[in-house]
Amino acid sequence: MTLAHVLLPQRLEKTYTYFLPPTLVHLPEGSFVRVPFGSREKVGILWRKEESAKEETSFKIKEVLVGMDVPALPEKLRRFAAWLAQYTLTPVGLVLKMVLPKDEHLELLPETFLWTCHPPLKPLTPTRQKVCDLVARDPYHTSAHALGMCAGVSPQVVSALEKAGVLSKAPVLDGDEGQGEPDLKGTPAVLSPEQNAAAKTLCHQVEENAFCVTLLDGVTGSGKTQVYLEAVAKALSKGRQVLILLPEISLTPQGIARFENRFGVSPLLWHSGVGPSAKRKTWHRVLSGNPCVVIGARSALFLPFSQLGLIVVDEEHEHAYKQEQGVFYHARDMAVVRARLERVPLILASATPSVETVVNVTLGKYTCLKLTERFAKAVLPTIELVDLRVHKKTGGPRRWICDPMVQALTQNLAAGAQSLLFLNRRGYAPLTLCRSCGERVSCAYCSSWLVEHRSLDILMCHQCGHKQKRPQACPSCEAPDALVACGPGVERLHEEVTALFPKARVGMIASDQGSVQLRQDLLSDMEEGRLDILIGTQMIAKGHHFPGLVFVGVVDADLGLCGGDLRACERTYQLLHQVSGRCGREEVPGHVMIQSFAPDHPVMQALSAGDRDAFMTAEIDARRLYEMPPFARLVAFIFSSTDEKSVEEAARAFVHRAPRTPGIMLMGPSPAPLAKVNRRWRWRVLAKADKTVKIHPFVQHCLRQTPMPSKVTLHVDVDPYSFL
DNA sequence: AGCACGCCGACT
DNA sequence: GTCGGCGTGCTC
Repeated sequence: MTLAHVLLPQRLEKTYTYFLPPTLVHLPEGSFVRVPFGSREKVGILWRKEESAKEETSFKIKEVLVGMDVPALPEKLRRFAAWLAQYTLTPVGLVLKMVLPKDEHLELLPETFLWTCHPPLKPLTPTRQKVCDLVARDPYHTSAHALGMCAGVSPQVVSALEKAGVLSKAPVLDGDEGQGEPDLKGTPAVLSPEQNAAAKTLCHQVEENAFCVTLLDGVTGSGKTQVYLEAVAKALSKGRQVLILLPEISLTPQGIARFENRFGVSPLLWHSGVGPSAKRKTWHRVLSGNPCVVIGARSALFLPFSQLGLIVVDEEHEHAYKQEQGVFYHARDMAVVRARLERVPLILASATPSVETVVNVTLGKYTCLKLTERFAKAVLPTIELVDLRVHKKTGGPRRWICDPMVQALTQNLAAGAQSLLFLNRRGYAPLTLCRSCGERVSCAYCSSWLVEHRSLDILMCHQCGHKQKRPQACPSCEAPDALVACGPGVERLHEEVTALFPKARVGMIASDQGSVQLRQDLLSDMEEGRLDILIGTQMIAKGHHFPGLVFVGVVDADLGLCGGDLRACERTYQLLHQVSGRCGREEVPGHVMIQSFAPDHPVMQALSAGDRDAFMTAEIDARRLYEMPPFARLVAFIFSSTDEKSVEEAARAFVHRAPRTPGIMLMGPSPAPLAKVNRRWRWRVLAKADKTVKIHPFVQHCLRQTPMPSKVTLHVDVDPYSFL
């Protein structure tokens, strides 16, 4: 009897065992199967087959119902899912859920396939030739069976041809062909000698087709994208698939145009904004092995590529790659794992690489390619620090831009050049305070302040999204008209700038302002010189190329430094460096002004001196000294419950029962810095392990021996990035 | 995820 | 007395 161990895309730790009926024994592992589960039927993956004489089990074994007409999940992908599950301490079934499209989409299989005939290695037999001739005349057929019928041969011939790699099929849906065959004779970019050398190395790696990780470390504006697109072209020319990960998809029409110019086709996009039918199409295409390029957010890492040839992680240092709900994983790190399992090269691109990546370069695990010149003779901007302790006073009350910055803006406007003001804070004011009793208006469901959004005339919680009207009287002391807005957000900054420069064309961008289209229009306006001043949050810090931008003002450089996060300095440096890099990308040299209350801080000093390497070295030394990642491994345990008391008890019990293990240190329990979010109280415990100690067995042991009270949920975050 | 089983409040 | 709330636990 053949047993089928089937994995279901649900929160399940293990596979379920079924009998594989004689009609289905040929199904390979990885096949999609339909199985009875409880009172209903479910789609799952034949994870493992097992031959067994007879089986005595405590449960009754049901039979696999049918196999589905979907190609089996590649073995490498299954291994990736299993690896990720054990590393992140997530039920495998949950990981599988990220791999599979929605159940209902699976059932709607593509009706028609586009068949492609590849040059055969050896001469074809007459029967096989018939099939290839037919495909050449008419490439659209529903299934292998139908194709065989049309050609007057048995379906086995078609399958044999598929297996031999002579024939391949790609799903065609809704009559829309989507991404066609890439045209590699498109216009290759004109590269500088430095870019060219880097591109050559990357292309060589693609050619070798072995696992390796390369950091593409290029200053802002050095044309990293053009360089890695050459490697992408190389992979495509070999008939392979490419995955390009971006931290968040803010791909402008210009960005897509650049891609289309190079390859003659649009990339396949994969992110939360892509509709279900496009996703289904992409998912099937990728599984069918059709050469294509997917540009996606972190979830694209779970697509079932069957011919992967290259992975690119752009803006490698971005924290948006860390997912902190559902399955807790870091897409950059998991991309390394996937590339290793797929045995393909991986490119990490950044102008401000993460400490983790730089350490891996120094250890020789990753190689590094540097791009030191800005493209087309542009030079890096000068960076000037403004000490707010000195200049604040002259600004007067409720002024967020100090005199030197006002002067710089005035001059820049007079010169007809563009300016950008960066403030990483949405809304009008981060705090509403009662002048009478000192009450700070906070969220009913979270331990956080409500942020005023004046354009929407509301107070909003940035933790849970709760919105309420701005109260007339203080909610605490009921004093009327005593509430005042404290501190600036981009909206308020916009107010000040328009008051200061009434004639200037001023635009503002924040993730909560207007529609996607509106924001894209604003970006285009800026790119094409229809704006004088653009104000924005970190949405404008990355990736954009504003040819006419000469001045960048950082309104509050200290924002990211508070909070005691292990990576606060690194993140602040990266963010400010990235914004600075927006200006001076053409002939006119750029100028950056940074307002700070702590201009002596190493981050500010490093920025103004333009000494990234010294900053990185100091940061790495500090991490080593304090035995922090990447020189140690962290695992965070987050306890949460609507009941304040039971969370604390659970967290304390957990630490109390955890075994003392050499090389592993437990910190906490302590209430989370944001003690309550969405009506749930949170406590945290942090485990730190020496690199020499395996932390997973320890964590598993802890989890097994501490039964959670049902009211309390526990999240485990391996390699945490957020400490809130 | 569903869908069962199971123990406490407002209806005919 | 019953209907039904959704809390907890199982599905090969």
